[in-house]
Amino acid sequence: MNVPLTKGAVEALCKGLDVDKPVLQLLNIRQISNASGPPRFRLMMSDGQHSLTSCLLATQLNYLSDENLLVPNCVCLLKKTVNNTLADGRRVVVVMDMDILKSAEEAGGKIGNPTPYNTDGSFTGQAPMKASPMKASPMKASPMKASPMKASPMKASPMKASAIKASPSKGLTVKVSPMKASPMKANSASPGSSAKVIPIASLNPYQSKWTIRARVTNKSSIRTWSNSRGEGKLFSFEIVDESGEIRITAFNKEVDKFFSLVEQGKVYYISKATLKPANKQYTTLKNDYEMTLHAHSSIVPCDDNQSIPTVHCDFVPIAELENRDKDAIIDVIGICKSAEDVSRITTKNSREVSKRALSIIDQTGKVVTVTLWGEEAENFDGSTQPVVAIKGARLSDFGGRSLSALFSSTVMVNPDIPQAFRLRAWYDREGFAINSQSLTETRSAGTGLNVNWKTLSDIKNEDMGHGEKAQYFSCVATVLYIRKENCLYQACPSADCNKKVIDQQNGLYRCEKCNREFPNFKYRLLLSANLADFGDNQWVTCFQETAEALLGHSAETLGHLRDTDEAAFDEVFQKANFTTHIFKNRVKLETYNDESRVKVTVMEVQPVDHREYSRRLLQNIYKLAR
DNA sequence: CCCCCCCC
Repeated sequence: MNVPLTKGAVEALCKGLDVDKPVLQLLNIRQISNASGPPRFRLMMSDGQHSLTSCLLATQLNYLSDENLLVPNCVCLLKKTVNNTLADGRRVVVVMDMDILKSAEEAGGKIGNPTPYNTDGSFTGQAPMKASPMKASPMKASPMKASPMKASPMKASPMKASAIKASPSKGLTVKVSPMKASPMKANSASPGSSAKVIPIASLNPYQSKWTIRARVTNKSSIRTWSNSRGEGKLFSFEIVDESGEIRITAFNKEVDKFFSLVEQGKVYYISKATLKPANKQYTTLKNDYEMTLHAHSSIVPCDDNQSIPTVHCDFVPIAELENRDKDAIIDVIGICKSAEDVSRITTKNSREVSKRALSIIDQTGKVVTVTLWGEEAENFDGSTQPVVAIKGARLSDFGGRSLSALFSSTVMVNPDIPQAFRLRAWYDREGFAINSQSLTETRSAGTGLNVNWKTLSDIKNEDMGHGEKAQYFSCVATVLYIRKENCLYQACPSADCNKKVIDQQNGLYRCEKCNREFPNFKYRLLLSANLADFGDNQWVTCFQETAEALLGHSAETLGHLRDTDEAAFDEVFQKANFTTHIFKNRVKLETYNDESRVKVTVMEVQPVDHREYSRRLLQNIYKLAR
């Protein structure tokens, strides 16, 4: 395929005219020396007639170079460019998005014999881009403080934005207000400034006259610090426009000036802030830079804001969290099935903090625990089972998989987005009744979340307990029969020994395990009970505590009754028949004398919560209906 | 100029 270059495109770009997706050939690419921040690449592009040297690659496209795709002679489709004017008036074309139409090999060499196009002397002296390192940049003459152009070339660092671009998330991508392909109105002036409104994605430290228009998506509270370098206060906020996002921090006087002005969710014109490389260690925003406000910075509310997206989320289905790496920062949305009460914990650094764990479920039928912290934990109300969306939660491997909100996370309750409405409809129609499974294992029996509900017939149908490890499940079942024969035994009276003792018939009881004789023993229970639900019945074993719970008496009392009042003893068993409980059980295949059978041991007996029981019934009806 | 992101 022969792709013609777009003749005249270089001239048009140099004049700041709009050129619709020109096809240009890359003649040369080189890294600009800069002291810090992500590497910047300068491109020499050709339309076959002229070459364009004042051309920069937006950092989110650096991966093209990192992956050796952007090499001299390749033919490129410039899908989006932004014309920036530097502080001293020179023009730079920033390539925001591009496709490589032909590799260098396919192009087979330089097309035509292009000559440099000179208008205002942009980048003069740099036109012949040779391989020798460029120590002094002409931009050094620029008065901008924020462009540290020192002669220490940086290695390309892995960049989040490009990684995401290179391998698109399989998540449900939500673009709340669709990001239109239309470029921003290049010349719409902000109040009190003649600077152009430019997209956040095109911001870089090499230009100072700009205005952005963006929505505040996450605003912190005011924090103070005190360290060896001094003390002060600060707050930060994150803003988004249709091109990208960036964090802005205000210190001290700027806190006083801007804290109350800046409101979550509102749109502002922002100009005259300082751009500096973002420390990737501390941020997950998809921007290589961040902003600091200073005395002359301007933040002006903007009312005409329809085109500015409110959130920018790539929701990962909960079931897919299993496949994501620990510590991944992800966006998630789900129905809050249940929420713990808020509690106070003390951290390793002996700080007190509030926390609250939520269980959220989505259409994948999987549940995951999300922990909220601080005020967010204190103020959360899960009683109405709201939709909870979190942008930037961190995936942890605690209990298998769980999530934690960070300072940088945005927690949205019942957000006004289509995803939330779909989830709500799904949950109210069917999701509430499904036999969901949690990715987070919790130790506590808890409140009926995360419970592996089964019916008794599931034990056989699913071959439960046949694996290496025991399985645990809960069921609602009714006691049909309890064997009273051999349900009590005389056990070693030592605190932690429950070994059956041998009656020496001399008033002493011998424990083989402790290798001691005692003048007394304690009674312990070991019950066999037959439980039934609507589908099956099952013999189970109850040890001490669960047996006491089932029979409603202590082992000691029962031992005494058996020895003194057999009728009363029998009555205890009669009364336990046909009582209904929630049983939490352990199931494991055990082998005796080459004969295998599934052994079910009751770990906990709990009263039936009728609401929970109704929910269980609905689940089973739902399951049968499928 | 901050950068704490926690607990089981």
